[in-house]
Amino acid sequence: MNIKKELEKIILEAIKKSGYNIDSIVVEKPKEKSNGDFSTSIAMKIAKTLKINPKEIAENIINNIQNNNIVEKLEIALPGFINIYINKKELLKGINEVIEQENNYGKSNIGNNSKINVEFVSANPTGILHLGTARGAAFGDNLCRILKFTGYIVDREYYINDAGNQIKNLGVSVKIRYENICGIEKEMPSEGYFGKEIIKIAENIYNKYGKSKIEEKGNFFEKYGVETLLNIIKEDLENFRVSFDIWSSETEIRNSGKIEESLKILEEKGNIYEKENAKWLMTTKYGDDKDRVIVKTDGEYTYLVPDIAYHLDKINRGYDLLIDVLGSDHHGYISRLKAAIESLGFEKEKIEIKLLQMVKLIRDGEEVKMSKRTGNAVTIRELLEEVGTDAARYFFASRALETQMDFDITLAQKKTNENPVYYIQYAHARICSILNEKEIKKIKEYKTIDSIYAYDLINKIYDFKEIVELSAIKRAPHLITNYVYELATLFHVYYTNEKVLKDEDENYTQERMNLIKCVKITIKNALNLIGVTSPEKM
RNA sequence: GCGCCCAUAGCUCAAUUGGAUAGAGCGUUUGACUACGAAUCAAAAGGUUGUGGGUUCAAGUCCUGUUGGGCGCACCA
Repeated sequence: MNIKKELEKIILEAIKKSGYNIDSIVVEKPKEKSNGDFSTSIAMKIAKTLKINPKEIAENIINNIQNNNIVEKLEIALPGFINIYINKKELLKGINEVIEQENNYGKSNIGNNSKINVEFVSANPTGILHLGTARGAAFGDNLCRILKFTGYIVDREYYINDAGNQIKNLGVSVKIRYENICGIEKEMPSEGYFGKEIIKIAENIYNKYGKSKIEEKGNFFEKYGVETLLNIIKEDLENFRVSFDIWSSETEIRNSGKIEESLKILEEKGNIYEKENAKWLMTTKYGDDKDRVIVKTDGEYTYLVPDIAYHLDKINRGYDLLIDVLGSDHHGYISRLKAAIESLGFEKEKIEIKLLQMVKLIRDGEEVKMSKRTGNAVTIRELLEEVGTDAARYFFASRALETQMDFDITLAQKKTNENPVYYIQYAHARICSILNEKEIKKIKEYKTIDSIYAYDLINKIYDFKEIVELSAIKRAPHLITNYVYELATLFHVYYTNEKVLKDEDENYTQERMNLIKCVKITIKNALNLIGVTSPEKM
């Protein structure tokens, strides 16, 4: 059931009948109930182009609205809003539909099966995942869940930077820690990795091989480190309910000949030149502020090169769109990457980059500067141990991407019960326990439900699909959290005002059981989109 | 110096992308359990949307100046 769409149709018809040339209109829900159940500002918009009094236009439109079951009353509010009051009984007709669709309720097909690749997290395997990556992981995963639900074919991809200098540094770091354990005194270089996990890896090596690896070349330590860290990362992501379909490796890209392939294309397009014994890519041609070195004077590729090859590879795999989720500290990289895509001969719209702002960690009321050096970054592991996956997922999901959010770890530890996620889950559990009381039966026609609390609730349930679509289009999972919170509120209000179970009145009880089942379904589907569980008991 | 992002209640965040009287939670104050789960509900207090100007029927939202904060400006990745 989609009352809003119906209304839009009815009004659009009236507009055409009135002789105005408009092909789409938007009906919205006013904040104030005194402004109707729905309203539209279309008269003002028409007035702008025609230079007529909007009130007059609104009157014309109203007069041309045909009789129907939905609209009960129409009002004009200055300067030209059309406020619509609907026949609430109509709302009851959609209840069964929600129940029938169950897990599919809210699904749509705006994606039309187009293929999207979402790359996220892609943290270097040189340490374990921390708070900032947790936000990116939550966002990427939520986005994928939402896109799938709205009819896109989605692949989730993690790009492992397992080559280049940072991996060399990892090898050096592990080796030095290992040597330290073996009693050799050596200082960690400033570009080394100082995390506790590096020490643990060194300990593992020592426990396994004793001192026998002292003569071993750096390569052994690199491989051992990458492998161990990658396993930890995968485990952490799994505990965070984040999964990937494709794990790509920079080493593989480098060994596959794809780099040469992409360089050839760039060369053919005339986008490469030599200067000062290095090779440069003309990214300025496509909006970058300066050209970029791709082959250094020592003959090595810069980071950009395997990344170009990697993105070309993704495009060649047949996606309609690539989405990269990056930390805002990489924003300087965007114009470069987009320019690179364009210089390969693709539209820059082929790739979409979502930036997430930094997470500021607050501990005991003070900001903690997170760095690999100091080692006081909070890891995903600690986060999950302290606040749990549901609370953490909800917390990250509820903030818009572009806000620099504060994460108060002290508060999170102390007050997990204050997290709004429990408020929502409580609504779900409450419903479950009511539904467990009695067997639920199908209702043909709803006759007894007639309260403002019930109507508000149903109305909200019907908004779900549109909210999901909007959050997909805007890449904004936080719309889901806002929505489901409001839905939970309306349920709690309904619950306190109207009893569901009345032993002496079977019809009354059954109708309401069906109603709250819709709420349960909607809450569950919504929470699922942000990776949060819907427990039956709490 | 140049560029990107942000600024909304004491705190943490929303605001149907330009709509009507800017909303929630936390915290503060006050009520409601002999009711299907009180992890709940009802109510009060709290705002010149950092600040000046502009665009229009209408601006937290768009343009512009300015202040404060975050981040980035490599032949690192």
